[in-house]
Amino acid sequence: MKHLPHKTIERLSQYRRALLICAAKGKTHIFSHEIAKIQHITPVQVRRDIMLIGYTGTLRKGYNIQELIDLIGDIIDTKEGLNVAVVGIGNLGRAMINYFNGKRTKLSIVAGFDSNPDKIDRIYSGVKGYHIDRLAEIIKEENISIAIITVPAGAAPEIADKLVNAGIKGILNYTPKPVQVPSHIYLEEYDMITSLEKVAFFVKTH
Amino acid sequence: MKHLPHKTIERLSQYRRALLICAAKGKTHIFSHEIAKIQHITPVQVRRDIMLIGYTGTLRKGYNIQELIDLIGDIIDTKEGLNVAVVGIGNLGRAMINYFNGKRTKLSIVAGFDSNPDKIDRIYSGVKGYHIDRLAEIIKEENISIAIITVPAGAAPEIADKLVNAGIKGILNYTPKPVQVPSHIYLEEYDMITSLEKVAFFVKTH
DNA sequence: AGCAAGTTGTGAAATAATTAACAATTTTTC
DNA sequence: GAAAAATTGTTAATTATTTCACAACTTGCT
Ligand SMILES: NC(=O)c1ccc[n+]([C@@H]2O[C@H](COP(=O)([O-])OP(=O)(O)OC[C@H]3O[C@@H](n4cnc5c(N)ncnc54)[C@H](O)[C@@H]3O)[C@@H](O)[C@H]2O)c1
Ligand SMILES: NC(=O)c1ccc[n+]([C@@H]2O[C@H](COP(=O)([O-])OP(=O)(O)OC[C@H]3O[C@@H](n4cnc5c(N)ncnc54)[C@H](O)[C@@H]3O)[C@@H](O)[C@H]2O)c1
Repeated sequence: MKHLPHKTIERLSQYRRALLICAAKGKTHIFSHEIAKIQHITPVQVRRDIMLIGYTGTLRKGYNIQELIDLIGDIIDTKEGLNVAVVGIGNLGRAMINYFNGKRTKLSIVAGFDSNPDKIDRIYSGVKGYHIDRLAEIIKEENISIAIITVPAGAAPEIADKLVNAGIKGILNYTPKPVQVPSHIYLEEYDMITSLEKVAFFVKTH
Repeated sequence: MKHLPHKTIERLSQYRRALLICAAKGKTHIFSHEIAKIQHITPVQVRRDIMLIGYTGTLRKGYNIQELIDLIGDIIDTKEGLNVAVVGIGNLGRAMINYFNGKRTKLSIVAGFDSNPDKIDRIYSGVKGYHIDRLAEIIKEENISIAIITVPAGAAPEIADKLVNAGIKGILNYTPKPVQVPSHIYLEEYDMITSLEKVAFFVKTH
């Protein structure tokens, strides 16, 4: 398979989530326009994404839901799964650990880190809290490749550095403060305020 | 001003956040490549965005930080500000209310809603919790135009319907369940798992 | 003053993402 | 069993976004 557009990767993840729900309801096939409706996009886009991953449906029957789920899994999951850490066991960090818990995917949150002694050596929804000083140690020990940063914004750059030194491969930064990492590390940043301001802008102009 | 690209709107919000920090440090001017470094983008892109909003910097001095902050405000803020509600006062909802509190922007969270009686008539970081049955009433009363959905995924579609009926203008859905709304309502959906899976994909393939 | 270095602003080119259009085929209907 | 309706797969066209390339100008330096 060639190169998949970033946007396609995002949508595949979303398709899979929707497909899992359909599968759970006992549905076996789905049409491109049904997926499109759920995701607020056009049927052509769905078909194109599916074409890009080399799957083909059946004319007038649609796509086999389970096959598509499995194929998307082959593309975006790793076989053995990846381990994830949450750095900053505050409101957001705990909310995320809790949210993840029970979702069976190939991604598992296996550790939390915090600098506050009160937060460590406790279990949060099945995930143990460690002191931030043990970051490198635990990352190696638990084979963690992705970290989610949920410390206060001011601490984010320092935490990013520590993660880089500890050999992390990907970072998801939920802090409003952008961090700098070497280019071989995949970095994704998200801040709610940007999303809210965007909604506000379109509310204003529409 | 013509039509601003969606991506530009997002970046303007981010620029402003970075600029506010710079201003707080006493900096008065900034170069395109400095902004670019912070945001992990190219200087040309910064200059182009700024060009699109009709601002011009000074050759070899860069952009006046305060002027740029104000201009971005003119574009993405409304004069009187907009009121926001959080629906679902759980872990994520409370984390968000708490996060917002104290950030002085033109967006204020003015109400929370929940179906659990234990959650209502309490104050969360300055925001009052109301019973979900009072949604329409309070939305009108408090002139709320944007809602953030943080209820359990299963309840999201029903909540979206209620919001639409109550006359909301924009919705930010943090639930993994996509909701359907009429096209005149601006809808933005975000799910952390998609972001994480995207990071995982790029970690895997790089 | 004259030159070098730095920086903005922008038209044009390139790249990325979406949409249109339609042939090919299957199923349903009568 | 012929016609109509539905649906996929894909090329081509379109639209959106980013990057290139460079002219224009400012500042600092000698
Ligand atoms: N709460 C939200 O909804 C929300 C939304 C978007 C972004 N954010 C951002 O996420 C971050 C966390 O938000 P929160 O509401 O969970 O804050 P919080 O204060 O509840 O949690 C922060 C946690 O990080 C820990 N911490 C502080 N310094 C640390 C360090 N150097 N190393 C390790 N741990 C450290 C603290 O002990 C605390 O447990 C903030 O940057 C916030 O801006 C929050
Ligand atoms: N926690 C996270 O980090 C995170 C991240 C991404 C998405 N999400 C999603 O956000 C949502 C909330 O997550 P959470 O961790 O806060 O869950 P939560 O269970 O802590 O909170 C949900 C809240 O919604 C209330 N509620 C339930 N039904 C309601 C209804 N019909 N009307 C009004 N209120 C109702 C509950 O009483 C509860 O207070 C979930 O859909 C979750 O998938 C959470």
